[in-house]
Amino acid sequence: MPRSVDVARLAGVSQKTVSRVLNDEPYVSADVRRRVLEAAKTLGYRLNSAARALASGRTRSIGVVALGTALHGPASLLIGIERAARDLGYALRVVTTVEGDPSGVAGAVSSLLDQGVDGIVISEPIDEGPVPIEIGVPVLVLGAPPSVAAPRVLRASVRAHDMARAATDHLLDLGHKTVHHVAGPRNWHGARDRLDGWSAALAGRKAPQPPVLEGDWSADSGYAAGRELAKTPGVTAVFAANDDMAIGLIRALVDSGRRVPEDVSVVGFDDIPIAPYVTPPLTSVRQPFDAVARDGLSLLVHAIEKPDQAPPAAAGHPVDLVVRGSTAPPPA
Amino acid sequence: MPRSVDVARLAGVSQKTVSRVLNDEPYVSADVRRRVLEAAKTLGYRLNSAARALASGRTRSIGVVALGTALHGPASLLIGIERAARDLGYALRVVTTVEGDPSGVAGAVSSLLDQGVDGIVISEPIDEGPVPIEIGVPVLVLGAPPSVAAPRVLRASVRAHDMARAATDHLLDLGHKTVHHVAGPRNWHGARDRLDGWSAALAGRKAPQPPVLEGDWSADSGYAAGRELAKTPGVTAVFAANDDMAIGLIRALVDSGRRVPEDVSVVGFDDIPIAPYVTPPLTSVRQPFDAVARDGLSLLVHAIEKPDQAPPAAAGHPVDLVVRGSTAPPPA
DNA sequence: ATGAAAGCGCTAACAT
DNA sequence: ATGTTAGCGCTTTCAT
Repeated sequence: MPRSVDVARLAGVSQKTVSRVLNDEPYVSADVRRRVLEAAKTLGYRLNSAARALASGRTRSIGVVALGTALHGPASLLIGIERAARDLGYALRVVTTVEGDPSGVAGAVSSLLDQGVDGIVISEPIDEGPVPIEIGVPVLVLGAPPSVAAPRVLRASVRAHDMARAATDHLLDLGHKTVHHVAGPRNWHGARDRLDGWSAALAGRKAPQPPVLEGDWSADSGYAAGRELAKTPGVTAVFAANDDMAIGLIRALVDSGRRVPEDVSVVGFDDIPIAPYVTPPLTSVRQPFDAVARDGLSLLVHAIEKPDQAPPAAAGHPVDLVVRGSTAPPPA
Repeated sequence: MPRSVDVARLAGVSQKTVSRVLNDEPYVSADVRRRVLEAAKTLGYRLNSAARALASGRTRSIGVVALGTALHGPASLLIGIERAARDLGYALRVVTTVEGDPSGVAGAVSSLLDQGVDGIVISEPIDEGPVPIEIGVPVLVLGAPPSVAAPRVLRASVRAHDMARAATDHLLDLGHKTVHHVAGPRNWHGARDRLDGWSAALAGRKAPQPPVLEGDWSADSGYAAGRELAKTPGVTAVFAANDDMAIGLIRALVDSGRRVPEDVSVVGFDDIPIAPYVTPPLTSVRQPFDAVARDGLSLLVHAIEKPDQAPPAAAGHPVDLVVRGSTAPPPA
C-alpha cells in the first residue's frame, strides 16, 4: 500500500503538502495541487484512516444504535441516517439491539465508544429507559425524549403528534362526528404520540373519544381491528397508526360489506410507497424520515465540529397529509 | 482520556503487559492480569482503536454494501449481518446504495476501503453488474453470483431454488395437477431463483407450466394477481414468491368467492413473523437470514484471519417448509 | 506557499 | 512471565 510519502516523492513535494492537498487546506498552488492529485491517482493511493484518526483525534464516523427490526419505520429511518451521514462526510457504524434486552442500548453505546466514533445516534422506537453510561461525545436521540448523559444531547423526531392530529382533523373536517383509532403497540413512543395527537384533535372539537383498538403494526392486526369495527355501530371514520394496518382494516371493512370511503373513511400513517396503488388509494400522512435524519445529523455534526456554538434551531417539517380516495364525507 | 501507560503505571507493570492483558495474550500471571483489569476499570480506560489499527494493520471491522430498502428480506439480512459480525468480534460499517445507480456499488466499496475495513460484504438483491474496482480485502457476496475482483471472494446465499422447489413439490404432493406462480420483480435474483425452482419442480413431475404473474413484493400486488387468478379456470394451487404477496393473494381469492385452502391452496415464502397469525395460517418456507449471515461472515472472518487456509465448506441449511392451514388437497 | 520535526497510542519484534 | 525499543502513517506545530 502506498503511503503519503510515496505520493510526495513522486510529486516532488513534501509529505505535508500531500496532506494539505488531500485535506483541502489552503495555501497550495494550483500547480502543486494538480501534481499531487495526479501522483496519488497513479499510485492508487488512499489515505489511511487509522493513522489520520490517531493523529487528529477524530474518526469522521458516527455510530448508530438501532432496534434490530425490519419494520418499515425503523428500517427506513436507518437508511435515512446512513445517507445523511454520508452526505455530511461521515462514515456510519451500526449496532443493533434486541427488543426487551435491558442492557442492550448501554452495551451498544459502549461498543461504539470502543470503536471511537465522533458522535452517536440513538434510534430506539421503544423506550428502554435511561442509558446508564457516560458518553463522551455528542448524542442525537431520535424520537424518544432523551435520557442519556453526554456533553451534548440533541433531539430530532417527526412531529407525530401534529401529524396524527392533522389526520384526525381531516376526517372531522369532512363532517365525521368522531374518529376511531387503531393504535400501534403501547410501548412504542411513536404509537403513543399518534394516540395523543388523535385524542387532542377529538378534544379540540369536543368529539366523543371512542375506545382504542391496539394492533401490532401488521396488516393482519389491522384486519382483525377492522372486523371488530365493522361490528360496531356508528363507525364512519378510522385513523390507523400505520399504513399496513390501514390496508388490512380496509379489507376487513370491505369483507364485512362496508364500502370505503362511502360508508367508512380510513386514514393511514407513513405514506408507504404502495399507498397510492391500493384500492381505494390510501389517504395517509407522510413520515419525513429522510428529512428528520438529515436535520438530526446536521445538528449532531454541528455539535461535533463546533462544540462551543449553540446548535442551530431545528426547522420543523410541515405536516404532509396526502389526501387520496380512502376518505370522504360520512354517509348522509 | 487515559492511555495504556496510565493503566500500566497504576498497576505497576509495563505498558506492554497492559496490552497483553487487554488482548488476552498468553504469559500473564493471574495476579498481574487482575491488577491490570482493576486499574483499567478504575481509570475508565478504553483501548484506542485507531492506534491499534495503525499499529496492527487491522481494524477489526467489516464493511457492508447493502441496497437502501426497508423491504423485509434485505433489511432482515442486514440485521443478521450486524449480529453475526458482532458475535465474531467485528464492528460493522454500512454503506447503502440506491437502486439503478450504476456506479453505486463500486462507490460504496471504495468508501469502505477508505475507511479501512478488513473485509467487505456485498448484499445486493438486484444485480447491478460487475464491480469495476480492485478490492484488496476478502469479499463476501450474498445472494448474487460474485463478479468482483478481490484476493478472496466468498459466497453465501439461501438455497432459494431448493426452497421454491420444496414449496412447489409440497403442493404437487397434495395432489394438485399444477401450481401457479406469482413471482417477484424480474431484476431481483432472489425472484429468479424462486421462479427457476418452481419451474424445475413442475418439470420434475411433468406438470404443465402455467404463465407467471409478476408482482412487486407488496401485498397489494399479490391482491391484483389474486384477482387475475380468480378469473382463471383450473387454478387450485399458487406459490407466491413472498408472504406479503401471498397474504394479498389470499384476500383476493376470498373476495372473489374462492375458499382457501378448500378451493385454492397458497404457499408463501419468507415465513415472516405474522405468517402463523393470518387467516388461514400461511404455509411458507422460512428464509434462514440469520444462518446465512452467520455462515457467510464466518467464511469471511476465516479468510481475513487465516488467509492461507482453504475456506471451510459451507454447511448448507436444510429447507424449512412450514406447513400451516393455507394448503390442502385440491377440490375433488 | 511550503517544509521539518515531533508526536498520536498502540502492537510487533526482540530482549531478558 | 515480563520489559524495551521501534515504528504504524498520518496531523500538528513551528519554521522558513
